[in-house]
Amino acid sequence: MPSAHTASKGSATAPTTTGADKRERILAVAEGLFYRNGFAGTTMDMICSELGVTKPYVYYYFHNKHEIVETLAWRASVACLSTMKFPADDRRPADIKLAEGLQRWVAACVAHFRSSALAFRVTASLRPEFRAALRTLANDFYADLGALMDEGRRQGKLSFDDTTVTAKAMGGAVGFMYTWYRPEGRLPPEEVAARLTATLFKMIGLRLPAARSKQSAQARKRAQPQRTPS
Amino acid sequence: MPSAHTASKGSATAPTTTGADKRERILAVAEGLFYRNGFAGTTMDMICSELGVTKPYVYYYFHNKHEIVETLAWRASVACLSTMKFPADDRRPADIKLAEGLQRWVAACVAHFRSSALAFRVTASLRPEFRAALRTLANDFYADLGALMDEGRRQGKLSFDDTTVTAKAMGGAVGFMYTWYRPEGRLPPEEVAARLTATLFKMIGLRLPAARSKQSAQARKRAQPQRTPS
DNA sequence: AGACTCTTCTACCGATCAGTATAATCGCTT
DNA sequence: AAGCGATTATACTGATCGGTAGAAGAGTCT
Repeated sequence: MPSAHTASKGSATAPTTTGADKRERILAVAEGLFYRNGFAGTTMDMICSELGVTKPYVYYYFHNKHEIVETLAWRASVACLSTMKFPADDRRPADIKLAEGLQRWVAACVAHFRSSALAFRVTASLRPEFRAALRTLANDFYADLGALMDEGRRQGKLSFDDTTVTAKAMGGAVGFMYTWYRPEGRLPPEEVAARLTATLFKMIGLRLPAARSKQSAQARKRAQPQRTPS
Repeated sequence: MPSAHTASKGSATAPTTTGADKRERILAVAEGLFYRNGFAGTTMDMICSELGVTKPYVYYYFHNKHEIVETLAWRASVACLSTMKFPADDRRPADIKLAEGLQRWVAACVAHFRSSALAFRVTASLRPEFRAALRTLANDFYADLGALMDEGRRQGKLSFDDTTVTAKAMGGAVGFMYTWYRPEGRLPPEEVAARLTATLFKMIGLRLPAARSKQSAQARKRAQPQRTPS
């Protein structure tokens, strides 16, 4: 048990109401359990016993079980689904941006593979308002993605048939990673990301010579504390 | 309430132990509810009230809640994951077979979109033995798929990089359909299937002139009663 | 030291829900 | 015209699990 029990203030993280590091530990344990057992399949007692504490401990840091999933799902979803956003003054051609966005997307999903699928897997267990917020996030993402795809195609840089179906197919290719990706698998994470990205490029006829060599390293974001909505 | 309560024998379906049509009605209702609310989010009372019956009715036809999901998941999984099998004496080239297999696969997943994802979504709620059986099914499928892909590539008919990653990406593209496909959506089912199939073709560099015109109609299987394992 | 606050525990409640014991009913055969 | 097997309902149980009341530690400030 590391101390660092400086209460309330003091950490480098956002000024949350209480000790942020303990919250994080709870989240980390819960993430693993939710990933392995699903939301309904994970009891608060499981979380507690894996943490070596009792329920009031957890309930001191979280209002209820839902707040835990929602925090996890929100973080991962934001990380994965904001990768297709570019500054308004970014004047690079669509295919270049798209290539970068896809790389970031895949990298984020690899990094958050345990929670990135939470949004799909436990939909039924989430509060309707929260579901709606996730939907908005996803809709925006697909809107951005589709726009870049269309623009790139208009400029003759890309080739694919149906924008929506192709975009959803890519979403599936990436989103399903949680079913097969294992950090300790035969390929290192960056390599999985690179190969999956290459597959995505192929789906839209994107040809980019130097795309594989340089894996954007700063895409590994350090999960800045995101507030869950409502 | 339609009569046709000819007991035990008499229906055109397989000789199950009891009235097969009532079983089917239960399954149909349960499928919709599981799809909308998930397994844990669906109570037996929900199923009963939507059927307009009481619990002993349902428990007369099914031993327990798990038997219902497992029946649904098994049917859909078998339908979707046996599409890459070909008779041993089928001597056609790999790319032709693969094209046919992919078409069948997508068609099956469209037809069973409500239950096809059950295998992924509710994993934690399934009996371990049943999970193992599903895993075997999936492993076999990916083995067949990968073999055809490799062979096609060896013959210069296909082009892709990593077999496994590409195969999994295709699996995701198809398996994620349940998150976005709606039967009453803008495109008719066959059209969705055709466009998704085209995307899959693209992922492996499969070029097949007449691929889009003829949608294998017999792929709509009438869900012959499959026994669940163990 | 003693009061005050933040943190954690022991021990419990209340609700939900899968599943069942038991009996009523219904259609058919004799 | 009663009896029999198959089916369906009423009314309950037992267990699980999210969540809580209330108090006991433990650090801190004066």
